[in-house]
Amino acid sequence: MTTSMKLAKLIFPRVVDTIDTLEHKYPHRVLPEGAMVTRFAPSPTGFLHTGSLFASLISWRLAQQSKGCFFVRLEDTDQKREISGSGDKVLEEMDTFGITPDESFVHGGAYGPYIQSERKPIYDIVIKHLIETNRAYPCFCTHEELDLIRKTQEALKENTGYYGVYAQCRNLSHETAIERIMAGEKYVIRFRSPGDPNQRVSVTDVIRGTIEFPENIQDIVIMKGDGLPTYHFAHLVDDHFMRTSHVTRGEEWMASLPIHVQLFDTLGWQRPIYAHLPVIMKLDDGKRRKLSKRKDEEASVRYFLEKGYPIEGFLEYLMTLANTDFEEWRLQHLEDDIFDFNLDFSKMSLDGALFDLEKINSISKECLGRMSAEEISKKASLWAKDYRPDFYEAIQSDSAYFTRIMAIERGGDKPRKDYDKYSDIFPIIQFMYDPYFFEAINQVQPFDPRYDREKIIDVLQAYLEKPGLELSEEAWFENLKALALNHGFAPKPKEYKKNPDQWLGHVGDFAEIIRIAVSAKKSTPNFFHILQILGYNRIAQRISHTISLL
RNA sequence: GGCCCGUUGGAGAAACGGUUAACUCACCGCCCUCUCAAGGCGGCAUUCACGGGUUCGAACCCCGUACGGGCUACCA
Repeated sequence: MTTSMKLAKLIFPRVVDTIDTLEHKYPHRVLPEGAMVTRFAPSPTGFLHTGSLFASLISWRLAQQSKGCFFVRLEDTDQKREISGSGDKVLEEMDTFGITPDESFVHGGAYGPYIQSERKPIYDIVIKHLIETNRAYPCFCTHEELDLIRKTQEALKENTGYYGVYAQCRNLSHETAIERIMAGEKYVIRFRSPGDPNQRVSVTDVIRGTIEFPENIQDIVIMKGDGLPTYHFAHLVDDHFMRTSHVTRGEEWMASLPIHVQLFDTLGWQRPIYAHLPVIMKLDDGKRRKLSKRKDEEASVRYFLEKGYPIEGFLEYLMTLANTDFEEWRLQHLEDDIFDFNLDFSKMSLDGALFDLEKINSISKECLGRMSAEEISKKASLWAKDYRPDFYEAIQSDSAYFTRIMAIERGGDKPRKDYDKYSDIFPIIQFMYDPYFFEAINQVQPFDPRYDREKIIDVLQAYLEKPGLELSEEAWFENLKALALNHGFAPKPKEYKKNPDQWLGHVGDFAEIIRIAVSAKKSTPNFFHILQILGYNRIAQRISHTISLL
């Protein structure tokens, strides 16, 4: 037995399996030609980040489009930062957006476990092999020693890190290492980098093309003091044995590419195809910066859920960021499912897109405008159930009534577009519910001061005598104009503008008096429909109540 | 500091060596209009961060500079 084998055995006394066992246990996936195996690998540090939703949407779609496989793996190797339960929460939130993995730590799958902390036996096998073959070694440097190394490097203006002459433990003999471990010294395992500082590696990224880097010369830590792997090493092992074909991740990982390809190459494993996605940015004080979970509420997907953005609209916005030609396609295919569009790496933008709330609003508005009355009623109700109990209660009191309200000028080529999000609905239509109307009208009657009490009553009573609810919308309006004329209001605003002195106002002013009396608001959706839905009795009731307040 | 990546109007962007530099959002103007929400029409980059070069011809190719971003942990 060689000394390196003795060392490996000392560190991993119970590991008997070999890399070959793993290769057999996790065979290549049998999938159709061109199928992509993608993944989303969140760390359980909180709620789903908007950027993560973006990345997972892309990965999920890519796998689906190609009849491949999309899985979610929990990267929980940093116990210090872990927030318990957040892994499940992330999966739940993805699920509300319809992004469902084929395999995950809750869905299961043949390439598990899908939680890194449970994969330690797998990492151990690979690390043991690396030590046996002298490509990894224990390092006994303490944090203080490492700190000192960094400081001297900084003082000397050299690159920081564990490499070359600074890699003190690299040349420790196996015997010494064995002795120090037996003596109970703490250690980590480092990868012995074969890199040459004068050589360059090229790596292909499907979005950015070929990138050249100096070779990695750092002896990076692959196993931490707590026995868990670092990200770099877990990426190597997991994406190899989980048979990931395309690694889609944020562009912040690009700089570690030299490390990752070195790892894959020295193990003789095929490199995955890399796709580094642009990071979503935000404009702050004139400067662009990454959306920050701590500072920006919109960095959390929850924010949009709470605000009541339609799921479909939010995904559609993300799709416009994902592929630059999506928007044009959408214009041609308004009725189609947004996922009939084929995502393509070549159409992904290279620099981080600014997150544009205005645009999300606009897309969401179009999206809500396109829904049928039944659909928007149902979805608004589901939203309200979670976030606006008073609204929910109002809807539930008579859901057919709510649907009638939502149906106003809906459908057809040019539907009304009153709402960006579900939370906009209630403020606009709550006057349709009696308790809200009476409360509002009791507080203030915003009538135009040009008209005195008598005039207002006069107008309201005149309308009550001839409401025209049974007429067509056109005829109803003709009736309104006639009433207006009888009371000294010009039937057309233009006529009033020509001779303002001849009139008390115009038909719009006349209608406003009725509108306020019936809704406590100066603006409503299509007034004719509103009146029809309220019905004569409630209109009369509201008007007489309003008069009693004057 | 070093190493990478990026830079077309306020925002997302098209263009693939030859176009009046698409389109969407925002903004502005006009029109339509009983309020509102819409809708219609038009405007908004004499120029593609800047400087040089290659070419008959450059937003597109090359070099340099500036600016922005990322990484530079026993975090991911």
